[in-house]
Amino acid sequence: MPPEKQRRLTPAGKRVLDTASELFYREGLHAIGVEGIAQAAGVTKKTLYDCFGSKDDLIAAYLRNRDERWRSWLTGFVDRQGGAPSEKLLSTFDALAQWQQKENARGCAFVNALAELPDTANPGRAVIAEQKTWMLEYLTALASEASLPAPATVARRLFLLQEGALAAHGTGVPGDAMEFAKSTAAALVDTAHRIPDSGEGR
Amino acid sequence: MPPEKQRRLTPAGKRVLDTASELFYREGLHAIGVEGIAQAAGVTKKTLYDCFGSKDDLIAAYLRNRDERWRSWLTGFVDRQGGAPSEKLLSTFDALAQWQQKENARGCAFVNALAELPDTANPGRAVIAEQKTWMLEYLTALASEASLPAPATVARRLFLLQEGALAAHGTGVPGDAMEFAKSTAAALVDTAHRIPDSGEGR
DNA sequence: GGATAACTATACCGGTAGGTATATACGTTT
DNA sequence: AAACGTATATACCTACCGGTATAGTTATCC
Repeated sequence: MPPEKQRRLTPAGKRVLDTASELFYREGLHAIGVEGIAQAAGVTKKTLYDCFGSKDDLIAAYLRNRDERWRSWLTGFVDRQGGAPSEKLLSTFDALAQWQQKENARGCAFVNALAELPDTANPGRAVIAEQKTWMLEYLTALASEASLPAPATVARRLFLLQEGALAAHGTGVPGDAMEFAKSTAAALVDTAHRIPDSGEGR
Repeated sequence: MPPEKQRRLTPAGKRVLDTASELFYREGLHAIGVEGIAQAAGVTKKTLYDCFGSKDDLIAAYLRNRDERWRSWLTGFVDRQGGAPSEKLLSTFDALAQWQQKENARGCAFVNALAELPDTANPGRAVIAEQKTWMLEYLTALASEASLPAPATVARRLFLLQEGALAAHGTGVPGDAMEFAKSTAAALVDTAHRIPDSGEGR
């Protein structure tokens, strides 16, 4: 399947989405206004509203777009690295570290968005839940391929560790959160063979 | 030392701080305005500004206040539980779970605040850094008391795990993040005895 | 009884928020 | 040649933002 995932966006619409993605992540959802986004994208507010309808919908589109980029980056990275299934499980930590390095290191965009979207009815909330669910499932699938005795348990452990590493990388405490998370993950995978098999997994 | 930590606040000032604490955490820093806080506290805007000077300073006061409440809750909980040092290390996870249960379960207030305070010069940023640093040091001290071969390593591992559990509890994925984090911590402490001692720790 | 501190009430400031209206221009497509 | 989609420019709406100013009230302390 070619990367033809674009949601049929006009050139101006794409510019708005790209600009919004950067500004929302860097400045925060409430801190930047639609006027500022339109201006930075070289587009009038009218065009922005024609393409996205409302700010909340633009926020949801931003989260969806970021999730897509993250998924393709992550799966591409893991496939490129190759190696044994258990090594793939660990290389997700390298993918995360490099992703944060090329981005603005402000932690998890979805956790940050959640902090600004207390209303469960907000369209962005569903995207956030989807992103986290997908990530956990992806780790579970990798853990299954590695034929560990309790794949779902290992996956959840590594998932928690990644969430923590992302948050810690944002706050800067401890300074080496990313590398450190990987070594912890390695320790967890190593001891995973001793987890009693409770018949869980997929 | 008696709990005489109050920063000499007038009754109206205390009401403002309590109200702001709840609203900032529940709604978000930018989502609620000073007018709304003053109104909810039954106070005029003048009084609020006489007591706190600016919204940014009120935010910093909120974070400081919450950090103080958290520290005394955590240390009190751990001391009350008692047990062997390694059991104390694990009971921090119970403290965290119960803390989130009695609060509004919106994840870590400091991580959430960070998401809305991109400016490193904001007075709140220093409070966030302090909170995370203190927490890591507290875990390191407990790990030292447990005479584990590499206390700083175990502490950082558990720290990452707690950060992750907090974030995951906020997003709701996985559903049982809190209990699950504790069992993972138990596994980490259990294998900690096999960590090669690199002469670190305190 | 006079000063001081803690407070209320109200009105105001410039700026910006999200969102809408109207009218115009440029290409394609048909 | 007409119609449509994409975009522009500009002006406007109501509502609220953080913050300030002025004046008056209440209670306590010395």
